Amino acid sequence: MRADAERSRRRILDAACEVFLERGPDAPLDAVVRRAGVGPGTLYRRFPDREALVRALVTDLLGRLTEAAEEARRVEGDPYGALRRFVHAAADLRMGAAIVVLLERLVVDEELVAVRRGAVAAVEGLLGAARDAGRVRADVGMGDLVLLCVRVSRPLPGGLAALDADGALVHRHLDLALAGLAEAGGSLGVPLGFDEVIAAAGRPGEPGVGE
Amino acid sequence: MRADAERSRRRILDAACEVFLERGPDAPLDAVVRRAGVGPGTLYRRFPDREALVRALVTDLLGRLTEAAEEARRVEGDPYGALRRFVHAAADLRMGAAIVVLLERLVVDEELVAVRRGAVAAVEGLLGAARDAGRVRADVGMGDLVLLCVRVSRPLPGGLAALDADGALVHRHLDLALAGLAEAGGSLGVPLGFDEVIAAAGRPGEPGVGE
DNA sequence: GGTAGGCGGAGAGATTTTCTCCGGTTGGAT
DNA sequence: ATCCAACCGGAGAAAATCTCTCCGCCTACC
Repeated sequence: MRADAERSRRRILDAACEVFLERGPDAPLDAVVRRAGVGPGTLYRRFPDREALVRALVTDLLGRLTEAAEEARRVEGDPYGALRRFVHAAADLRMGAAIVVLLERLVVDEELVAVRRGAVAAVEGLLGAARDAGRVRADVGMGDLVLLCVRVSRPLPGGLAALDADGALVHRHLDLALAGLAEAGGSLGVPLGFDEVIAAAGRPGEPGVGE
Repeated sequence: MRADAERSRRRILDAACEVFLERGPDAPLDAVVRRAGVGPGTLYRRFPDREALVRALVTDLLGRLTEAAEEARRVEGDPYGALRRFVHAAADLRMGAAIVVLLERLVVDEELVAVRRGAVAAVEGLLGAARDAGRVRADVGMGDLVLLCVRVSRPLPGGLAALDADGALVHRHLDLALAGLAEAGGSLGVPLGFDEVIAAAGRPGEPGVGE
């Protein structure tokens, strides 16, 4: 693949990530084109339709996410520190986008399930270790962690996004949320699992390929 | 005003709130019409254009928000309890919508500034009291509180919204975030003020009427 | 310096959105 | 009970937006 083609591909994926995050999975591809600063021909040549673009984006993000989780575990000795490092990295990677777009607009095939399973396992490892070390309350599940990340790291709506041009605010509020994970101020009851999140995000009537 | 007219008005405002929250302030008014279950004529007769609808919605929400803050203070003796009760009530009222739509699509006139000032003062009272009682960490400002509420109480994107059909999840995660407000896990530095939020949300080049 | 592959943009056609007008219906005063 | 002013929903025209193709120029690599 030629260098300029690779560069375009990267710019399109990054732009698509932002746009889908801000305007939902039905956002006009025109908006992606504009944000990426490429011509429409360039997008449609590489990604024949919306599905192809979404699939490429999701695969890319899940891969980087898994990598981030593994690196966090490797770099930080302390389980809670590892979780914290990962959550911040996930925000930088726009983890939210993966989830937003992941299941609603996509037929989940075997390849995607495998990639997703890898990511979930890596993150579950981090969360489990932090919980075992007593640094995360027991009534918080993977579902809570993921949804909290989605909620806190989504771009703020409209003009408020300008407040967080450099991402500092997201990290600030992630730390606030993480502090909430540590300290119980009353019980939450049963932790929210990840399976329920998957089930809710899936297209109606679709089994999700072997789950 | 006739009873059926009032009923329609209420349904339109409620629908608009949901739709703007889910799809941003540029969401098609058609979508509002459909969700409200009224005809297009009904919407356009009462609200000549988008601006009129947004203005009515914001005014309505800010009023109810102020009321909720005052009631929380009245009902709960404990300052932290009052703050907590208010935050949950604000989520039910879709406080996020007020902020989302508030300043970007709206010329802020004197009336709106007055209503907004009332709301801000009421909430500031709650937050200040909780902080004075030592129940909220000192490095959390009004801006943090508001943005955290916006973030956590926004509807989840796409199909994930189904997870929270009854609103229980929002309340769960609000409690998680509130726990983070209480317990410092490392300093955040300077609290985020509300003025900065207002400034960011305002339309570019618009003074904001006397602020 | 040649060339295969990539690039951006103009624009046709389809879809969506806005907003008006009108015939039928309903709430509420008498 | 009756009347009528006010309100309602929907069909549809006009405008805006979105999708996607084709083509002439450019540029990365050999």
